[in-house]
Amino acid sequence: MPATKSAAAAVEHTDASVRPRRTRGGPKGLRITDVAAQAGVSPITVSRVFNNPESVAPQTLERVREVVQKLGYVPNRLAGGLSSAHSRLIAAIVPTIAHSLFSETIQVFSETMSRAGYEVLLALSGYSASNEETLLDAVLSRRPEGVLLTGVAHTDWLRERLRNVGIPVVETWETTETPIDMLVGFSHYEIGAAVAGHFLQRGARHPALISANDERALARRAGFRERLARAGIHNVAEKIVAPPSSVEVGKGALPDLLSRAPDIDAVFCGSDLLAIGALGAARRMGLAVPSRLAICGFGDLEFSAETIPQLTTVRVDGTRIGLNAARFLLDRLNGGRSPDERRVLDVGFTIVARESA
Amino acid sequence: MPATKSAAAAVEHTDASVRPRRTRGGPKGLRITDVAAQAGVSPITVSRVFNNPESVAPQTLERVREVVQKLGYVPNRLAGGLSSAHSRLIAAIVPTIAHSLFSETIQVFSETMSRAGYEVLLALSGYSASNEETLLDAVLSRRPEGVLLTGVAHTDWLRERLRNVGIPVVETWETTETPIDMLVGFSHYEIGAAVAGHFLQRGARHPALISANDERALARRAGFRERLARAGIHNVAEKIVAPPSSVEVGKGALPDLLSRAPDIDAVFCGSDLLAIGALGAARRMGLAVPSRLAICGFGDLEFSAETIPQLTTVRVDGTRIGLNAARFLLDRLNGGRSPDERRVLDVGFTIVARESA
DNA sequence: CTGAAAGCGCTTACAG
DNA sequence: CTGAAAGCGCTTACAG
Repeated sequence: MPATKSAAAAVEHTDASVRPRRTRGGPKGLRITDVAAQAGVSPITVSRVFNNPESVAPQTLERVREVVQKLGYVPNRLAGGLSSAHSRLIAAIVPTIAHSLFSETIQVFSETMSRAGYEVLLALSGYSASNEETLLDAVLSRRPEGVLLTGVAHTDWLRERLRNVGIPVVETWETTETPIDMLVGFSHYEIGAAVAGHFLQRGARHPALISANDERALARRAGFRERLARAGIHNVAEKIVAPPSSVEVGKGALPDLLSRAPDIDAVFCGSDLLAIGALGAARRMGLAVPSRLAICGFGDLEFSAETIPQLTTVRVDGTRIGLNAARFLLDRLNGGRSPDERRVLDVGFTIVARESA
Repeated sequence: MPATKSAAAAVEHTDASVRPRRTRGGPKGLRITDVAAQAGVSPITVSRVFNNPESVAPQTLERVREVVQKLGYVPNRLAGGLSSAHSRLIAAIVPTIAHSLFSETIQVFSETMSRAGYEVLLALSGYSASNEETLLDAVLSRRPEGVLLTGVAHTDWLRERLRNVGIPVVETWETTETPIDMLVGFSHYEIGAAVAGHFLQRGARHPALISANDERALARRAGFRERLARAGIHNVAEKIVAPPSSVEVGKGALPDLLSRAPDIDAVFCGSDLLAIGALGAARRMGLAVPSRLAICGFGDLEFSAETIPQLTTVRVDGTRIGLNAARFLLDRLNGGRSPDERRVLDVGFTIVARESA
């Protein structure tokens, strides 16, 4: 009976004659049989202690748990998952978590899934669709039981593959009429339109745009331009920048915009970082913000609205997205909801502007 | 020969007579044998196409890849990992990724590991040691090949368990004389001392502290206080707050501090969020920053130094930590470095203060 | 360059 | 409440 890991190693050596050409795990690693032997029960009972403790007699339970404790046994979920077809793994595919509101979503999502006994496999796709496809396969090879996706702009290939796998999927941070499965998000188009409306209401005549060229930013751009078009404004100066956006990029974009369109009086930036950069550039150029030039960001990285009263921003509750995405998945995983029930939640947004702005 | 997933399901049914009491995976899921049959090779060859393509004849390689493509086969890494004892999984245990510089570290770490063929299992521990222990076991059950840890303040239990498992470990964001294995970080104590030095040099006579009570913040506090003590300042007003820190918490902390110690002329805050909140409170109370009250944060969330020139902050390169942590692990995993080679990297820090401050 | 046999460490589906 | 047998889908270590 192995009482320690080194003793277990000795057992392995003894067994070597029985298993001719394999010492694969090597001397490392306790197995369920080590615990079973030590506790005087079968491996099945040990398995039940972990996965279905109510079905085990109290004394047995306690004895097994003592042995587990003593040996420091940690079940191998690769084996468990393979055998049970339940990996207890959830995949989250996100463009980036650095300097981004997605980090809030992933934070809450991960905490919630973790509490429910799942682990989160994090896949960062950048902003490339091909990357997302590669990552999806890497991630599917772990046989996750659910997937969180960022955005709704996925290739047909990806949508098809995900549908074939048949696991619950939540798309987040965006809306669409045709979700792959479930959805928790808000309309970027409506945000763009709302910011345009806000600018118009403030009396802006020449609104402009600094936007990244990712799908969501471009949806905001569309809403922005179309709302302005309805107001008769068709010439909207714009600067499209490549992600990731940063303060530096924003700082460079504004002068460029102004050189081409000196009379702009409002700028909608694709992110708060861009807006902060634009604000810095405006200061340097002696343009009063917001009186001469209104600047609106996107994201409200908590301190933006708080600390930079000149800026307007759009607040989105990333936390609420993460929480509800987790709930949607868990409801499905726990069998409480049918796969045919397509759930969609629009969490909305808020434009945050100081009175003075 | 199954040519589609539904065809594969039919094969499962046919096999049902051979495998009496099991239909576990159910009709889902292509197996390596499906690909092998279709391509007219053995499963071993298919396995090689994925794991060791150079050892396969070019035509065979192509034929198998075509079938893989056509069927949409994705290998099952639960099975692969179990069989090979290589999970290709790396665990990252971090207190939080929301509003935090850790997100930068995880971003770069994850990208780097992903490029090397590993996936990252993300575990968010909050700031509790017991939570960290629970998470470690959850994570170890996946048999990761390496672990990234935040900080060096772990329980003996955790350090012991990690050592027993024998996989490479990198501790990050801190230094210690006794790392579990490898380390990429910087000295929080030195930062505290350096900020104290900075305040003293500016002529501060009554520096104060607003700090969270997590290990790293307390180390900065120790350095801060001891440097001040060497300058003969022993009464340092302080406000200890519970994580997570936020602008709101900082805004509440400063008035509290001032009510107890009205003559303070400098405050070192545990994070930029706290500093921003303190700045807001100072403004509201009519205290000029930094002339009447200097405020220093920690973290430099990119825009802090950029957009709030009144604040001083401490810049730490989270990106560099993530990159080097990944490199350390990969060097070990690729066998290029011996487990006995204890690698430690101090990435240092920078105090960022405007001339005017 | 390719394959048959055995095994990785669990859990399922029964039976008792 | 407990256990013997079989199998989950791969890969290793040989042999050829």
